[in-house]
Amino acid sequence: MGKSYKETLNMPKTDFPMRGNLPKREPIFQKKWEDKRIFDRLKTREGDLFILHDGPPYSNGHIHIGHALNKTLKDIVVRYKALRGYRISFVLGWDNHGMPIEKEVVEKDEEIKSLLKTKSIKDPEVKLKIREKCREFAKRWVDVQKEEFKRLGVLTDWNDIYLTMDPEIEAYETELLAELVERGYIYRDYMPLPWSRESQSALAMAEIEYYDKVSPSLWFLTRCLDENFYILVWTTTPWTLFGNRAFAFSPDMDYVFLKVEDKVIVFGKENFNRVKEETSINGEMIRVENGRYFEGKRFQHPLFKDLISPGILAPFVSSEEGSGIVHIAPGHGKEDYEIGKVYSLEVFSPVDELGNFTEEADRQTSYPLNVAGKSIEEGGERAIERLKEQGFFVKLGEYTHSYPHDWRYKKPLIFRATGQWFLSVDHDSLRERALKSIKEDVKWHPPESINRIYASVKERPDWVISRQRAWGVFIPAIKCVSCNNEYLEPSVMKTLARYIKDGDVDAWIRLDIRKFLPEDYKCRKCGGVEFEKSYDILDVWFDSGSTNITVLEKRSIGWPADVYLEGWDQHRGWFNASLMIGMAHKGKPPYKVVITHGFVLDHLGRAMHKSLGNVVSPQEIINKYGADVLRLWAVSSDYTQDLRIGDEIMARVVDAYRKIRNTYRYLLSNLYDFDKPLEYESLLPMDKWALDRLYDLVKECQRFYDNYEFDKVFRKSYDFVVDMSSFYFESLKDRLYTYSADSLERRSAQTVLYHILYHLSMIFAPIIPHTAEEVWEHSPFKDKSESIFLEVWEDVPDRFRNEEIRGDFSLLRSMRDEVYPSLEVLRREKKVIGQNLDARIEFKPKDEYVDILRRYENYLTEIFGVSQFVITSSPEGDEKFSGEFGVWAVSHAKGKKCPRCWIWFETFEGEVCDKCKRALSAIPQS
RNA sequence: GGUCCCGUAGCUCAGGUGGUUAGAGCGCGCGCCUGAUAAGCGCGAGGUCGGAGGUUCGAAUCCUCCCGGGACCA
Repeated sequence: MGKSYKETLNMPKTDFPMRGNLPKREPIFQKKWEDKRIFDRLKTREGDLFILHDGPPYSNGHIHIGHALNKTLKDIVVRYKALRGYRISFVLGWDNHGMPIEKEVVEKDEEIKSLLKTKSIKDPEVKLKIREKCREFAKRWVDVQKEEFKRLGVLTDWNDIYLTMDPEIEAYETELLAELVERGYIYRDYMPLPWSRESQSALAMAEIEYYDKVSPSLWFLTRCLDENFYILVWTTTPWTLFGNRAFAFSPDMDYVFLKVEDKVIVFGKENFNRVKEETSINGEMIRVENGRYFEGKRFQHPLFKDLISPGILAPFVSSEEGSGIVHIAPGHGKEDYEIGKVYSLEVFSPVDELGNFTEEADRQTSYPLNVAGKSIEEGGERAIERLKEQGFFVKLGEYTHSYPHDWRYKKPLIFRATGQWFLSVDHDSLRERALKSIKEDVKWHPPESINRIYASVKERPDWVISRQRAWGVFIPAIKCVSCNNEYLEPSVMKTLARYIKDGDVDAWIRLDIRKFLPEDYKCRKCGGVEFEKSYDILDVWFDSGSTNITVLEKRSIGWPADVYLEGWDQHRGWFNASLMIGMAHKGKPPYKVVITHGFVLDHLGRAMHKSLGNVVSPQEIINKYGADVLRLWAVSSDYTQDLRIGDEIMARVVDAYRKIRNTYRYLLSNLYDFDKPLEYESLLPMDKWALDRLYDLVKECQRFYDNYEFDKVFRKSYDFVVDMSSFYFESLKDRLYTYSADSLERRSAQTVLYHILYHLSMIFAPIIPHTAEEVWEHSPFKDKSESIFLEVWEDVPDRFRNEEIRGDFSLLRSMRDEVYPSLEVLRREKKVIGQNLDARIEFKPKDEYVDILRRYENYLTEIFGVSQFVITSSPEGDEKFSGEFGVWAVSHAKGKKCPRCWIWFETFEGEVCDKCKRALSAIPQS
């Protein structure tokens, strides 16, 4: 019976599918953006320029979830700025040089492996081959990652990218280095660095991992030459005794003189108990002196009686371990080196690349131990023997401690001094200026992150920019054959840059050195005329740290960037390196805003490790749910903290996506016959209320976007969607479906849906761009662009604000919330109603609420979602209730039910209610 | 080992300067609807606020220690 009326209703209609089928369909939109060159148009349009400078990922594998998070956040920023009308620069980059790729190639490439059977890895010819292979390797992964980023939905010009191995960039980088040389930032020094015997190379911080190691624990004595006492010293590296140049005392500690049999032995007073326990040394305390007492005293070298090691003071000497007296070998330790500089100690490091002693180890003394050519282990044993011979040996034990290891070979490192190139962080007040700029010229998001960058700049040592490897940008130093002086000659560097720019990236290896030298060139030091090339390469942090120059400046994009956005580990990495180079070259930071995000952890909050089996790959998620769902995940929590991901978390995100998608579907399906919004003044009160909510939402979300608080955009918008769905959209159904198509009631509602659709599309477009584009294609907006991303988000009109209605509805909805549970009694216990439209409410408001109910009397059934709502002084019904707003009774609605709109009326003439009669008569007969 | 950050219902999060029975959305359970339908609506149950001390009349909110997790550094 009632079925026949369904045909007369304005039922929702749309082609926008309920299920997104994102894994399959997203690539269609990605192709559309590419085909229609959307980004090119954003890049070249009129508008203020917004530069997001992309931090380059390393091109040696598939992207992981952290990359996905990073690029998603960047894409959200870019798309939002695009919607706000900016001209966009967003050039994707890749970091290509460096150890991991070189190592992979050297170990796996057959051609290189066979080459290495006959030739040294230092042979220029081998270097050439390695570089060629590395370049191919890097290129391959750039292409892979590019596709993976595309699939994420990143909007950019895929033909306009930067690679740190681009010849042009390598050339500019070489020029930049030359400039820094000219300005005095670069110097060469001999310093101990963590050295891997296995890879025969110094290692960068990033190549070091710490593991527990069992080291010898050696206690020994040596003799003071100025007074009659011995000092007790502790070391875990006996082999470094060959490089001993001093003994350090703490200026803040007291030292005891202990009479032990025929000797007086000195060590830290606070160390007393532990020393006694570990070495069994005990005796009568005869004297105490502060550490300063020993500064300048002369001590016998522990191994060689013809050498003298002075007493010095060092702040790092502590009572926590050892004897309170530290053996100092400036060639074998960082702290030793630094304090050695203060006391002008020799940086002595008689160990070769393989970890064997050189002849210098023996040559320094008339009493050599003949360790030249022997390993450091063997040397260590000889040293202990010598201590015993001299009566200096006290005790040898074992000591387990966290110790640096080669991250690839997992073998302990040694400290060995080598010649390296440095960038002086304090030259020309660089550090000072950088610190000032961190505070004054850059905005950090979240604000606390300023502490990280500040500390990392404040504490960073001079930058070791050289690496003894093949795959990288050369530091084209020249070495005078006659005086052995190695130095950087800017004209040589600039000449090399020209060759590279012309495409010969290996010119430094391939060409004879005379090609780079001016005619009649003479050594700056000795006037020699014969030179050799040096093949050190630059630290990869110099590559990526200089992209603000080699890309932003040299490609005339603009400088500085508006935004850098990376994980918070980059405070010590890219943010730091970029800042140093930017400050040195341009005198200003290369960024205005720096945004940092946390790391992605598993559902239990643990870091992802292959060994734990808890690695979640972005490809997996995209194939299962789609990129939009992954992107929604990225904004579903606060990215400034670490983010978790897991099955349940994704299930919640999928739920949210469906709700959002269905909301779009509801909006679209009720706008199939609508494209002319009504004037605000003619709208119904509830519709004005909805616009006020929308106004608030849009303003808030734009503010959140401007502050890069995407999780708040998501949360607020999602709350809005949920609220609209359960209250507003629900109560709108009657007006939309049953009133005549062109009635004010229906058009008023559609006007609001139209505005909501527009702004909700804009709000979610940066986050779920594929869905937003799909919605846009189905939307009824006039003169719309062919892509939502070519639109400029129109402001929400101020007239949508309506505080009076907002206040009224807040009250009315509280009443509704109070009354609703009583309908449940009718439904569940009494079973007299099914849907709320079967119900009748008789309500006696408290005095202060009479007025508002009267004012909205005509809309109360709609607001309360029932057929009958009566304001009365004596409520009658099946069940009576009372609450904050008054007393009321609920019962089944009276009269008869209109078979068309299902609303109960106490009376109406004919088959359907009056409203439906009007609606039916408005339908043209066919 | 050092420094910094995090720890509120199953999940994601709110809870200015300490003050009534700790909130939201989702999920879950139950019910309704079948004219948004692999949708929509309603109701309900879930928390020793990581743990232990302490300050206070009173602490999820302040202090100390511990546990778990994360980052950076050595």
